[in-house]
Amino acid sequence: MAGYRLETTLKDFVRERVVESYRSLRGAPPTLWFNIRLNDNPQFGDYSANLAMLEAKAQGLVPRTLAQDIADEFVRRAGSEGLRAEVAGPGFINVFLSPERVQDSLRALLQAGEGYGTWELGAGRRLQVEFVSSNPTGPLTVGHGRQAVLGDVLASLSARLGYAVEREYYFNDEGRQVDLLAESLWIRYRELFGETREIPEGGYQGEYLKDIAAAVRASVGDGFAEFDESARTTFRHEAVSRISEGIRIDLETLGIRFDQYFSEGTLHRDGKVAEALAALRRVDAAYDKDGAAWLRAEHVPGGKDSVLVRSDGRPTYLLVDIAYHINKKERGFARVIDVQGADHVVEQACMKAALAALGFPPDFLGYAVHQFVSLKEKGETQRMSTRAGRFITLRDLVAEIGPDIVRYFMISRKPEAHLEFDLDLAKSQSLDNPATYIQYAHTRIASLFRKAGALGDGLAAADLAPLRSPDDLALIKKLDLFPEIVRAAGEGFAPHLLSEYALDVARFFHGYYDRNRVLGEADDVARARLALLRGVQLVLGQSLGIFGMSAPEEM
RNA sequence: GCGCCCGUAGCUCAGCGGAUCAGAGCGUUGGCCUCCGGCGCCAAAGGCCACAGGUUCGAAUCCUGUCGGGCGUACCA
Repeated sequence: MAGYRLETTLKDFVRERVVESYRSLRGAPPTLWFNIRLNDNPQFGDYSANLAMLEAKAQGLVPRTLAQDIADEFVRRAGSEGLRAEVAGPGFINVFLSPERVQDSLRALLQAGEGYGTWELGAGRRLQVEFVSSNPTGPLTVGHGRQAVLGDVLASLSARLGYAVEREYYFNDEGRQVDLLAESLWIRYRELFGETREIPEGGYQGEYLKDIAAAVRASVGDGFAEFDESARTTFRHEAVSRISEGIRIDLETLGIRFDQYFSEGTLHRDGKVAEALAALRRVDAAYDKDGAAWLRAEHVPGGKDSVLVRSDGRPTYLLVDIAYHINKKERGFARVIDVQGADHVVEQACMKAALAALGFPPDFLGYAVHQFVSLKEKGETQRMSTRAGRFITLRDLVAEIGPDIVRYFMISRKPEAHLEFDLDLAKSQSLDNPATYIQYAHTRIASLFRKAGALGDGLAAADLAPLRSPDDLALIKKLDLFPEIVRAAGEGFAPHLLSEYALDVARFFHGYYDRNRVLGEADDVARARLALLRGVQLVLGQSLGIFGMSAPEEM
């Protein structure tokens, strides 16, 4: 699949021409990055550039004069192609494109097909997205759901940028937490025999262990009267494997599949943890104090010297995690994205400090950090707490409103903002629901094509000349934004940019479709409009695909 | 106390490498069905962009401070 080339988007076409004009005028390229904006208001042309105002300030020139000079040069060079430029306001260069040039963008889109909005920035290098990574101690909550969808969508976006992407789930299947889990499960098991015991400090209180206990009894029988070594081993295995399987199913129902489940235990068994510490000591990033080994991270913003090995000799989570990241590098990943909750920011700074000390490239590891989720129902907001047993499982939520809607809501807010999940809106099947609204636009177009029959074939070669109304051209210019939105969403870990965009395209489509008749018009007009709507369908379909939502032909 | 994130329309939120953006969805009010799926469209009302200073010809956007909310600040993971 050929990558869609940057130069063919209209905005970049305009940028290039403006830069050329500036260079020819000033004898040097612009010194600053400037904005090209797509205008809603046709009075200001199709696109506006703020180049003159920025450069004038930097170089002590008069903005409007510089803008006029650039605009004149622009017209001199490109006027024969039907391009115009005007100066307005404090020094904007407003560019007007010919309908033919705008139509070119649609033609390129149709020819690129599903390759529209793909890039080759990653050049096929391997990129890993690690997410969820919840330890198998309980069911996934709605909070995990946000991370799951965010990670999955970032993986899809990274693939669009040209990386060879792998999704990985990191989990701990041994150690103290798992022992506590095993013991908690065993206590629930003993309750089935009428015994009453206290769940230990730091143990797991959740109801879900009662259900598992019953299943375990059916499978291992009635032995294990004491929590001895044999019981520990058995219950540890039962707890981890049953809960892991539950998690896997939960993710599956959301349409998420991992390429790799990575066990923390292997790092210990293979001596990788000790190696990591040795490596840190070699570069003087670790030191000893109070009988423990510490990481130097005070110099990093938000960082803090932290314990790597406790005074009793056990490594901390941080050291193991550092070993894990060394392992990622050794496995050949060029880049790694870790999706994490906002409660991990200090650890993230420490990790960055450690990897920097070990000589990793600064862009090797990127953190996609997200805030938490609260649920709103019937106007009331509830905060969830796993500890207090007050949470809604991801499974229940998906069962109630379906994976598509859950996915849309989870990525429609910027990750670093708190997400208030509006259950009533999510449950609504009608136009109120933005997810449904976008899918419906796709469906309407699919329906139109069913009706159009052969008229809708071979549209990549259609004559687009009839598309010259402001309505036609505005829609094409919106579709033209898709590649850059994909790029910004992927590079900035910001899927919400794409969901906003898709909603905007869907909204514009519905209005356009109301104002413009397609079938029944003269064949050349109908063909041209079908071509345009094919473009809309493609962009919406690709967007929904990136979100992991279905793009239905019928609803 | 310190660190990070967030304060924009009644509600949920975009915009934040400055100007030609005060925006969307929901909610409210009022219109549009001999018409390709009305699960649609159009319009109105509604905001001192938390507050106070500063930088700038120009600030929702950058800087400083204050006030609110969240999360951290473990030899937990």
